[in-house]
Amino acid sequence: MNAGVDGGGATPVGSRRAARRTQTIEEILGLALEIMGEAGAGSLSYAELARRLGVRPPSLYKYFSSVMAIYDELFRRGQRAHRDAVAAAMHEAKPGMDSIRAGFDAAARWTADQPVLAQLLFWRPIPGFEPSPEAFAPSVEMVGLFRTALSQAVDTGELVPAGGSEEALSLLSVLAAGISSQYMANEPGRRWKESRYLPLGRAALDMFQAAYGASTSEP
Amino acid sequence: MNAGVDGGGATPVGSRRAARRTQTIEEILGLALEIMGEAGAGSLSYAELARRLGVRPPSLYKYFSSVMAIYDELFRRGQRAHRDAVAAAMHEAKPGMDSIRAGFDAAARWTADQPVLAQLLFWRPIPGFEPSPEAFAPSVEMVGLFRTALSQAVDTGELVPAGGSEEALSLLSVLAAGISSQYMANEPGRRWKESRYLPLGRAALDMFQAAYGASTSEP
DNA sequence: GTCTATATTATGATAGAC
DNA sequence: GTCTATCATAATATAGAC
Repeated sequence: MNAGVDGGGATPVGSRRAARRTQTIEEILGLALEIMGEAGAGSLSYAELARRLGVRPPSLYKYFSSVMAIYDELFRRGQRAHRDAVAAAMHEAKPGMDSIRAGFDAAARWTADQPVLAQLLFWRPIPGFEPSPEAFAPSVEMVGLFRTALSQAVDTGELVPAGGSEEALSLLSVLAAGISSQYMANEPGRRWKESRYLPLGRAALDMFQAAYGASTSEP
Repeated sequence: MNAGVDGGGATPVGSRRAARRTQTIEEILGLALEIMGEAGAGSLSYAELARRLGVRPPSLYKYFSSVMAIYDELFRRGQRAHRDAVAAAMHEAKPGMDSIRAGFDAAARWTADQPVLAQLLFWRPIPGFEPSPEAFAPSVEMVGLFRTALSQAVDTGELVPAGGSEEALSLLSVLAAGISSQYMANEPGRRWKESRYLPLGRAALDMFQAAYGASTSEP
């Protein structure tokens, strides 16, 4: 599951050297994000990475077999973190529209908090990089969460039956992508709490509910 | 207005040498798009450009003062072309919602037809590149077109007064960005006529009208 | 695991001959 | 306007000593 050269999952019990290795890997990934944040997602290099880690470039090959392997690991972790953030928010809220709103908010907030990872996940800024198929699994799971929540919102009477359709689900994705995309393009660096896209995300869901909501009077 | 080294606007009357120069510039920009399409928007280089043009890299400096100047010119032209496509579609249609739908459609279609330029305009895939401020003017103009059309839709009674608000305008932008963004990320290369985002764009505007439309019964 | 040394390849940019 | 020659810099990656 892990990318590149690093040897497998959890630290073997009692192995200090493996712990140290894990620590170095974490440090490398952190520095990678730092570099990408400063000079653009596509500007990661072993040379700069080694410079900041205080080693020579060849040493990095002991941890990752190529620059692409680092991108892949960041992508994999990013997808998981994004899904976890959304899932946690949805789980805390009441099933149905509350859960959808919470998840929608959390997705946008995560994007704002992790602009570099968001760029890597949702745009495709690196020419040669194609994430491994398994790395997409969390994204699929997350769509499933929203599908379930929409279905629940229909069951509770918050939405008309059409709200449980795949089209409604797709429109929800479009709204989420639109909010994130506009934020990243127009207000990168702006704090999410002060961004105009925070209230606009709410307004977007109001629009969604105006279209699919069962509150007033639909046939 | 023109980027880089190329000397000013239209071809002076009767100057063959200027015409040839213009032709070369066009060829360079075309090849630049070709390269960016094949290897990613951020992978443009004088070396590859010269290779394809059949000259040596230093010769290119007679036409553009740097690689960034090429990006800037492409950005400038892209913004204009995008605005023109949208404006033409809106102008042909009946003022109000028809015009908005036509413009919305045209924007998405243009994005699908010009994926490389769209990436350059709407995402920021090139680390060091910051487009010149004047290059944004067409984008501002285009938002103005939609603002006017929304206002007309309110006047004709197609939309409730809130449909003329800046919030409604922003939501329209969010929808447009969402459609384009999802298309580019999930179905790059797919023909627009066969893309699932073509009908989804229509559905998005249906949702917009369900929220702001005055057809049924709003206070 | 880290280093030096090296191979290979690429880049942007400039000087100056023609 | 195009070229050769050149400078300066950077990149990924491997071999092999320690």
